[in-house]
Formats: sequence, structure tokens, C-alpha cells
Amino acid sequence: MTPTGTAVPRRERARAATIEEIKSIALDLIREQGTTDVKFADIARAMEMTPPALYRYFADRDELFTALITDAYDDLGRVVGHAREAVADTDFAGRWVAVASAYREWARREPQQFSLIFGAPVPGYAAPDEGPTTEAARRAMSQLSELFVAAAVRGKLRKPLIRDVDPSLLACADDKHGELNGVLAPESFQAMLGAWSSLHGFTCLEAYGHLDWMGADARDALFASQVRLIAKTTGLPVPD
Amino acid sequence: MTPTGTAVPRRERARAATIEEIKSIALDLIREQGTTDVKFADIARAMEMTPPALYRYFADRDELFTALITDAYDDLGRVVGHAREAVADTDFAGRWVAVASAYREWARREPQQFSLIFGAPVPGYAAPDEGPTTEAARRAMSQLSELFVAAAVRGKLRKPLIRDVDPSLLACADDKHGELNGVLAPESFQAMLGAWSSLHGFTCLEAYGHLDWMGADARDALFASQVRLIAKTTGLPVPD
DNA sequence: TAGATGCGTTACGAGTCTTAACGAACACGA
DNA sequence: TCGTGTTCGTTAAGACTCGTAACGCATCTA
Repeated sequence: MTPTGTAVPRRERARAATIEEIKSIALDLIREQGTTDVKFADIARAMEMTPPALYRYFADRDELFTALITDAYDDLGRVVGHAREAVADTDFAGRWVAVASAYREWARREPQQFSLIFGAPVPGYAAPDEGPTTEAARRAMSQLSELFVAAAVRGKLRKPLIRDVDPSLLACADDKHGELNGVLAPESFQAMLGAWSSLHGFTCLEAYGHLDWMGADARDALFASQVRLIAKTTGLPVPD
Repeated sequence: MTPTGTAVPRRERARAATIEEIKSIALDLIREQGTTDVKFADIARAMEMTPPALYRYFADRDELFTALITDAYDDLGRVVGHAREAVADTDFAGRWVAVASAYREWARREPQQFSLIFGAPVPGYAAPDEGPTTEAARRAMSQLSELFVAAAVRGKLRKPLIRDVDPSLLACADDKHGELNGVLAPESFQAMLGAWSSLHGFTCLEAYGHLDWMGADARDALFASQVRLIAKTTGLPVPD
């Protein structure tokens, strides 16, 4: 069975597969033990290998972490993106709810991955500045801004409740003009950031168990009311 | 110099002082290295002791962590409380701004302590359920609820923007009736939780550097607008 | 003064990350 | 078909960690 159509050499494919297996097992272990510190020894044991073998694939434990973090960003962005596109592209409020819910549920489903990207730096791991992680962060965040841009383009974005924008924030919005297609008004830009931070706040609190004292139903209700409130205050067209 | 007025035996005082020194140095190290994992060896070295000596004061590394976490809660509660009381007790909006700003600034000043209490569980450390940490958490949170209760008592709390409350959240509010003096309307209770999560979201994002891409001025402006927005939507009496 | 208690030390076992040196499997050109 | 070189996984070893055990020394108490 000679590889005819395969552009990628057999060797490299095996290597890539091993790398994926390492990351996958690392994630499993992280999920199992509930913390983000993985031991090379444990990964190796689960793969029926010896610890030093892993150094053929990751120079450092930090390098493995960086890979896990960028993967987490990608996964979050992908999940949120799918959720967004599952709703009619004219139903902006519906898309906002979908995005917010996906964000929340991903964090609850994968609290460790969530804390990997949004939590405090992992012990002993200093994020490489301007590295691949910041790049991945932009991609994930863009899911939200695209939503607002789309609404603005179609003229469906009302003025947000808070309209006065500080000069410094205005300058900042100008910097981002390119990415935002130059169509998002500064006050809407400000409102969007506020929406993100509000959403993020609830998500953090819930993912780390700080809302466990209220029942699951109550949490759902609180989330729903928050999302609706944000839609209103940011100027997204709520059906209500 | 015989200890005349000292009720506490000299021995215990020395022990307490050592405990404080350990925690203090642990915090310094955490601040220096920017991560929450402290090594007993480093603490001991800084104290010019040998690592095993620390086990006379903390049975475990987890025990030290628990102490640090409760201290962090206390510190946050204390700082926020002071900020609240520094504003006239009739100026509810002012008090809200003070509380929110103190919360934010504490997190920015002590990101490690912040992540100690609000971040993902520390690697290898499983929080003792229903232990002293949850108790301390209540105390810190109460700074916010007292503010809302006070405003409600004086009839200065308007209806929040979102008024419909889900039954499950209503039941939850009833449970807390005692602590809330039975005077906070369910919709205000819901709004208060929303206020907290919004505040928390901005604080998290900023403390962990996810807003570094905008300038400090822009961050300040965004925070101010968020705080004002929350005051409006929760029904706090804004002077404007 | 005699004894008990508390504290800090050294010594040690188990475990971790990481590098270095070795052997075996594989791919490839002569 | 036969070398040759690259890649992979192994064992061995050094430096470091947490945590326990056993030993002195100081202090407090009876």
C-alpha cells in the first residue's frame, strides 16, 4: 500500500499523532484531577512510555502548556463560533444569547481549560509575551466583535444606554478601527467590551463554584436575566 | 521585666509571631514570582530556617494555603469595608463606586491573592468544603449586600431595569431573607448579583492582563462607564 | 532541681523535572 | 542488497521538591 495521494511523509504523520496523543492525555489528566498541573510522569505512564521520551516532542513543560493554552483558545473560539452560526444571521439578539450561552457552557464543561486561558498564570509558567497565545486570544474574542459589527452594518444596533465615551477609550477604538470595519460607533465599542466583561464575570464565578450556594435553576435564571440585561444596555435589538 | 498585664503567655505569642512571619514571607514570595505556588524550601531560606521546621506550624502545604486564602478574604473584605465607610452613608451611589473601585484596585494590587480566592483551585490543593474559606467568602460578599440593604431600607433603591424574576431565583432570595433583613426585593437581589458578577468580570479580565492591549486610561474609562451602568440598571440612586 | 514541652536541626525516602548517553527501528541513496 | 544517517525510546544520573523520623537544645513548669 504505497502512499500515493499523501503529501505528508509517513514519519511526520506519526509524530503529529503522538503530539496529539500527549496533549489529549494531558487534558484527560487535567480534567480528572481537577487542577492544571500535569506531571510528565503521569502522562508518560498513561502512554506506556518513560518520562524522558516526552522531551522529544516538547522541549519543556512550558511548551506543552503553551500548546494546551492555544488549543483551549481555539476550542473556545470554535465552539462559540458554531453557536453563533447556528442562529439566523439576522437574529442578532438570538446570536448574542447563543454566543453568551456557549461561552458559559464551555467554561462550565471545561473549567480547567477555562482557567488555563483566563485564570492566573500557571505555576512556574510565564506566558510568552506576544506569543501564540495572544494571537489565539484575538481569534476567540473576534466572535463577539463580529456579532456587533454585523448588527451595526445592518443598522440594527441602537445606541447603548451609556453614550458618553471617554477620549482615551475613543482613541483606543480608533486603533481597532481596521478590525471593526470602521463601522462600530465608539459607544458601541465600549458597550461591547462591557458586555464581554459582564458575561465573563458570571462565567468565572460559576465555573469556579462561587455560585454553588444557589441552585442550578437559580443560576440559569440569573444568567438569562444578565444576558437579557446586557442585550438591552448595549443596544442589541431585543425582540421584547 | 516580668509580664504583668499580658494575658497571653509569652510562648504562644512567639508562636503566633512566627506563623505571621511565615504567611507574610509566603505572600512576599508569591508576589515576587507572580505565581501562587510557594515552596517550603524558599520560605525557609528566607527565614533562615530549614524546611522541616515549618511543619511545626503548618501540618501541610494545604494548611498554609488555607490560611493564606482566608487571610486574603479578610483583607479584601476589610479594604472594601473601609472604602464603603469612607463615603457618607446617605450617598449610596458614591458608596457603590467606592466599593467597586476598592474591589478592582485590590485585585490589581494583589493579583495573586485575588486568584487565590477567586481563581481556579491551586494545583494540588482541594479546598476544604464548608471550611473556613466559605465562611470568609460570605463576610467579604456581605460588604456589597449591606450596601443594597441600606439603600433599600431608606427607600432609595429604585426598581432595577430587569424586573421579572424567575421563581427559582425567588426561592433562593427567600432563603437569604434573614441575612438581607427581609427588606431587599427579589428583583433587587437579582440585580445585586448581576452587579457583582459584572464588577467581577472586569476585575478578572484586568487583573490577569487580558485588557492590557488598551491603555491604562482606556481601562479606567471603561471601568467607570461600567460602574455607572451597573448603578443605573440596578436602581441605585445615581446623582446624574 | 527534675521533668516535660516546644522548637529547630540533620538524615532519609519517595517523587519530580531535565539532561546525557546508549541502542534499536526506520528511511533513504549507492 | 547494503551501508548511512536520522528519529525514537530507553536507562542512568543530578538537582530539587515534599514530608517523616529521630535527635539535641532551650524554655517553661512543678
